Amino acid sequence: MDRRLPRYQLLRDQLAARIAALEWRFDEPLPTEQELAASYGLAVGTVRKAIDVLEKEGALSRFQGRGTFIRRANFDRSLLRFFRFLDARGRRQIPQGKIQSRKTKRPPAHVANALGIEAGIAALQLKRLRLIDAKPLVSEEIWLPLSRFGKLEKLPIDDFGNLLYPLYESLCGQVVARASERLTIDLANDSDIETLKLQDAGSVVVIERIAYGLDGSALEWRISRGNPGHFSYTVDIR
Amino acid sequence: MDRRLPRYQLLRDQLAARIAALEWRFDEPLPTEQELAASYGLAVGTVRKAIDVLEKEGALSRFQGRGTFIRRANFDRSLLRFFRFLDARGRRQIPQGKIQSRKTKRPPAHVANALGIEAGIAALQLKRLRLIDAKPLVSEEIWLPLSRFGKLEKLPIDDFGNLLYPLYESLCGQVVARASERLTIDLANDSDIETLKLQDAGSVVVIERIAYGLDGSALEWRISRGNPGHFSYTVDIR
DNA sequence: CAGTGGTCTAGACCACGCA
DNA sequence: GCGTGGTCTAGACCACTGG
Repeated sequence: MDRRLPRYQLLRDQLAARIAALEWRFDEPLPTEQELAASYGLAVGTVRKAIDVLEKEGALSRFQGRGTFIRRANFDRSLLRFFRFLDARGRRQIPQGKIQSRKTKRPPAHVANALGIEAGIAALQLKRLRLIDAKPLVSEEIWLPLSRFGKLEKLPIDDFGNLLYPLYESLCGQVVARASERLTIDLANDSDIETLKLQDAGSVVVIERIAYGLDGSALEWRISRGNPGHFSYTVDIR
Repeated sequence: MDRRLPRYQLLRDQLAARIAALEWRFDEPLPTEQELAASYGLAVGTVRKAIDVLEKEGALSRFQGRGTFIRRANFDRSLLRFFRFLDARGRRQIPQGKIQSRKTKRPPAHVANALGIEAGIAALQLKRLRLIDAKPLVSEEIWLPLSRFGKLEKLPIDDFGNLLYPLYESLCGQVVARASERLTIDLANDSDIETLKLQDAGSVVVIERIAYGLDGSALEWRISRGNPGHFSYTVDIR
């Protein structure tokens, strides 16, 4: 099986394994292309092709003159790109995040399954409201495995801040590398209308997200229900 | 502008221009990488890089042993990927398309603008319903410039078939190469409720699309209003 | 079988970041 | 000035397609 694959693919796999093993921090460069070529016994061009693949996959970023680095995903905006988060002056901004409840309890079966934890094991549940200019836009329900995020059980609610993923990293050492989202439309229920201050009994946008770490394991399950009036999404297709 | 651009980029631009000029059909291969290298006075590796770019941009497809070809976009499913089009047996299928009206008249200003035609010039307007298992899912309003699509004015309504883009190509010689879509949510109006047979006075999914030809000019403007119950969209992000 | 694109090498020089 | 990644060359051989 391995023998048939091109060498740059084999190198890609080996580098991907070393990346998943957290061999390099975000701020330290990988070995030089020359060094990699020498240590793996390959030509530089072959090493470059392997790095090309990893760069296209989003795992690495290259900077001419500086080096090649683990890619730091910037989810600050990208994960909320389904909504127009414009403030009163029409500028894009990070919405305020307000934790509304924190509980330790058993997740529903489909959540436990998505997180890859055994049914019946407790997990951490957060409910959170996101606001722009003090107006609620999205309500979120978040589930986290206690094995990785136990420290969040005791953190004062006011210390959570507006962005969770930097907190996951600084407090729990968990880095979100990628995520998968599924978008649907649902009828607004009474809770939605009250929480999101919806005018009419219309619909809400529902986004179910699973976030994965550098090693590919599921870190977080999240469902968001948002005001459809602020929803806007653009795609180019070919 | 072309100050010291890399040669593979210059070659990419030249090839892109030749592609836009329809120099090659879908079924005939481009010149060999060797031939291109010789005729442009470049190394094969440089030519490969230029073709890599065009392939990643979706303009070309390479086939080992056969050659490099103009990419034939397959919009049959991709342009309706926002909806779950499952029939009674749970299988994916192309929805039925039913032309409901065809008129020649002046388009609204924003449509004329998007199509790049002068205000006040008439265009072709189609209204079309798309159904699965005879149940309406999406209603569409389509605008086409007469300069390119004049032949559609006289085509019998029953001859339009379920897919428009193959018709654009076979009848009018217009090939859709890419498109841009903007997705929003709107409250359902009376027309939506009647046309789409919606149960409640909820919302509809609105998709505004501009489709472009191989030469980059806008070919079609389209707005679709769909049943949100069948809406589902999945994205991977990093 | 001949011809295509795919992989790989071993160099060279260029553009950029940083000290 | 030095080291990084970026571009480019001129070959070689491999894997696949088609007649």
